[in-house]
Amino acid sequence: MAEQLSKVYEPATIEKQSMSIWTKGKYFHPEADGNHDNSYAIVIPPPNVTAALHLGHALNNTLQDIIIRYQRMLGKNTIWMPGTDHAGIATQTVVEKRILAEENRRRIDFERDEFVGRVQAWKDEYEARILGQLKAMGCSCDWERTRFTMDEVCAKAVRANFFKLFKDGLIYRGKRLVNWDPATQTVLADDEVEHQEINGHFWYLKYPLVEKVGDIEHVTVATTRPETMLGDTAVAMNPRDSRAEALVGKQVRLPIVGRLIPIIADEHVVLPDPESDDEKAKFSTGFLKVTPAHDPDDWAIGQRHELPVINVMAPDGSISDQYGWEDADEDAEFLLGMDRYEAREAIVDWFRGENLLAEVREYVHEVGHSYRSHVPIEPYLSDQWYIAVKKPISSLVACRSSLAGGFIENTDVPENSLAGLALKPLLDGRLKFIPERYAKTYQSWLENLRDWPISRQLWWGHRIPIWGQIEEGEIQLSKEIIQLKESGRIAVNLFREQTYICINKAGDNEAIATVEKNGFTQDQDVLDTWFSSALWPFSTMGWPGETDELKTFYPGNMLCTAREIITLWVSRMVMMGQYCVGDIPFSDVYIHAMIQDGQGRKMSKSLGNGIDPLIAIDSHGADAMRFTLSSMTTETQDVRMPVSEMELPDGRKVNTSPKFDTGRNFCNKLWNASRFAMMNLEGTDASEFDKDKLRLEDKWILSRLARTIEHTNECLDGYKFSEPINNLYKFFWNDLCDWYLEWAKPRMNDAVQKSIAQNVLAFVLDQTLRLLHPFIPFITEGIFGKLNEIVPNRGLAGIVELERSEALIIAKWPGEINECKDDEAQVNIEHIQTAIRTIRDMRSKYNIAPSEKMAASAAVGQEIAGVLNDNSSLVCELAGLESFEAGAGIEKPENAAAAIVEQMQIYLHNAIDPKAELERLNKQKEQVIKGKKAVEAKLANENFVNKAKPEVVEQSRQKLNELNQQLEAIEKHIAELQG
RNA sequence: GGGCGAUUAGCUCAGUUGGCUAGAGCGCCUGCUUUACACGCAGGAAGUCACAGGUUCGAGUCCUGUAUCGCCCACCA
Repeated sequence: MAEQLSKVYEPATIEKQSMSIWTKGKYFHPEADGNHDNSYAIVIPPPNVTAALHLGHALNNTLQDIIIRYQRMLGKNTIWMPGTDHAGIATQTVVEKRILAEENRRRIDFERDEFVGRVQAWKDEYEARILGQLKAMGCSCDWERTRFTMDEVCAKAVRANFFKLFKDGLIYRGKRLVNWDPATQTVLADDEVEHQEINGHFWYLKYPLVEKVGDIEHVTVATTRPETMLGDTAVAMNPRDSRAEALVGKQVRLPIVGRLIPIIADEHVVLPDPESDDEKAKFSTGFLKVTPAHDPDDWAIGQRHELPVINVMAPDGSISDQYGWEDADEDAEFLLGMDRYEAREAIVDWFRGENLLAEVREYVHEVGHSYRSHVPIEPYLSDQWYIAVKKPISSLVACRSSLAGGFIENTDVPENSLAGLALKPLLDGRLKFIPERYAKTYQSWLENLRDWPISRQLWWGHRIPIWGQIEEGEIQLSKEIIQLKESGRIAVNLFREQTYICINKAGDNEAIATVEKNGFTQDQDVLDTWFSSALWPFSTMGWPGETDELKTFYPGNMLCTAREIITLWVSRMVMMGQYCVGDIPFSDVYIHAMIQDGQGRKMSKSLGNGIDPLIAIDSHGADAMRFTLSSMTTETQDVRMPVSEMELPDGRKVNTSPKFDTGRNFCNKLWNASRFAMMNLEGTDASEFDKDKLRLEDKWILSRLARTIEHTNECLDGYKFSEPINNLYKFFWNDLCDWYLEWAKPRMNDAVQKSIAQNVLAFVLDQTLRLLHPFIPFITEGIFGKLNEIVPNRGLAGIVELERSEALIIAKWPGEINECKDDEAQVNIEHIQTAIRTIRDMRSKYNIAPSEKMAASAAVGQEIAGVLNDNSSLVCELAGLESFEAGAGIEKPENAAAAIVEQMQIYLHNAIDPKAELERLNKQKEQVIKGKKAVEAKLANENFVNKAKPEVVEQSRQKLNELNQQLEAIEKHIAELQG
């Protein structure tokens, strides 16, 4: 006899066992066989190596694993490519923070290589933790192909792509205002700027006109940052302003500095209106000081009017004439070296002293602060590398007939630009978002796309492979440089009269040496993290090499991610996939919900409301976590998960969620029911199966299984997750356990019945395990292994043959079994269940002990009566009866309790409790009357009868008929009780 | 400012193309050592479907508006 399942379900044990089966079988690792038609590929959204995974990652990866396991069981050659992202600024920042806290050293206290080494060490630590977490969750990734966005394979792709872009003229050098943190002297990404409300001021500064215009001697500008006035290069006013005609084109003399600056007309300026609800209009004077070097809006105005750009600050935020301010004379000297806030006061004092301060007003406004140093950020001008996203790519026009070189309809996006390459597949339906609404995010972002700044002033990342000339002025390229260029090892471009060289291949030390010898030096910056992420679907597969992986698995099938990176990541992968490989990297983009805590707040470290997946695995088990996560995954954009503290057996107090209880309870039920089933399956002989001997309950459970298989397939094909798992839950628990298994118990002691019940049970259990496997892989694999030992041969001869499989993970996915669909059996079982429930209810109401065997009968139409009589044992077994009889002419016996349900009147013999009975019947009467009134009202409405679909009207008539009969029966019983 | 989502039982959520006396899990109440499971079994109570209009024979479901909560993007002299 085979050993049975252990008595107690222990997730940790089963997780270990199943994992070892999968590892030994190498089931996660597909061969790159060159056959793309039978492949199914997903690339993981590579988690940042900044920190361990949180519950959102657990959800994200559970969903991917469900799909990949489903596809694997369908027989596809599946790959799930794992890996991590170096996450430039985020990782560098956490490491800097840690080093500062632990060693009191700052980044600039290190040599670049040493510092990068420290970040690398952090990366190694967290990468290991992240991969460990993914494995613990059961993710069936191809670990042998694990990649990292900065490893050699990915770096090669980065360099190849960069060189291609550079050669195609899509990379250029441009000026840009960045978020500068003067305290740490680094650039911050937009999302690293925290907005804080500040009680500030509006200062109204009077700038004198060079020549009076009528009575007007001054124009007054309003500013919250007076210190930037040193860099003003214009005063702007709205052309619709009544004073514009007289003033535009005149000059003002900038106080302190003495610079003559023009008054220009620009629509951007808000017209003054003290009565307006618009804050800006209230405070506006109609005159706007324009400081292109220190304000993003002013920068834009400056661009439109070709204004000079004068930077008056040093990188530390102090006033300085060393960074682009050339006309600082002795009048301004007192400000040099002052901190920006000191300078602000000094300038305001100066204006006050000169009688040029018109007014000061209180003003509450939002100011961007560095999330790291918490000082206000400074918009700061710097040189950056950009990718031109709307520039037509000439090399593409020639080779793609579909790209005519025109614009995409209703946009200014050329079809053969990078933006166009990403937008086109969505518009022609090759790229699909699920849920569909997210396509809009993608589309509108691309339609309004601006050039992509790709350089970052960091040390952690892919160093930009561009060498720029050291000396100012035009230079002559040497012979050896020209040779390198002609051989394709370097590309050379000119930006603003400066020469820049891009070196094609990493490790081409000879080229580097030559270039550097000729007076070029490598750019200090690194690439935006998203540059390498954009290549992820093919860099991981060895592009630009023509690898078997690319041949087999590219283009891939689906991408599963969170909505906040649709723009930053998804669109750029499509863009670069098209540009580099010539095809979109995936056809389906599934966007899942964001997990919030019980109060609808984002889970975050600072709030302490996050849940570590490993903790959830400790507290409830990996399968339980996956069950709950998938059962929550509907198409809404947020889901809530109440968080509560719990003490683990080892004494740790941790955050977990009571919602995981559902998953754990289900796994426990699955374990115990399977254990019980298998205790009765010893000696099952498939050859004894005879489909003609199936009883009603067999036909019913097989029909329910057939429907469940069909439903599960439909759902998974449509990326629905909560629906199939919740339906499987109901099927297993409510149909199989609550009914079929209970009915099977006595059959297991019956020589004739045993074999048929065993075969059906073994088959249904087998199929259910397969259907559940993608969702809860560990426990199902474990039970399946045991089932293989106890019932090696399963299948229903003449209905379904089952191939044996050494492991569930590669077992064949259940195909549809249409011949098992049996509506009649389902309806008949429902009648039987109704009868049983009704009797149970009466027993409960009258406090009849479960052990007490009763007699019951039912008055019901001939057809149903036949079904009930043919299967009276089913009723007796689960309703605690010794006898049951149904028939059209059955009368209520003396002393019987009566219940009316649907078209049945059920009598529980010798159970009368007149008081309780009356109470119950009166209550039911109320309900029936209420229902009857509603239906009568409906049918009394001529419009309903005439306009509604005939079958709906007919349904209502039948309903009314049934209610009338019920009411009649109830009243009769009440009368008898009272009589 | 632009876009999107949510609002249904005490809590967390389902509710397909309009056809309901509106469902599930948890929690709550009443029983139960019934040949696996108390992480269980049987039964039960519990809802003005956010609000106001509209379309329709019929609205939780469709349309318009309002409110509240939340997310994304852009911006703030």
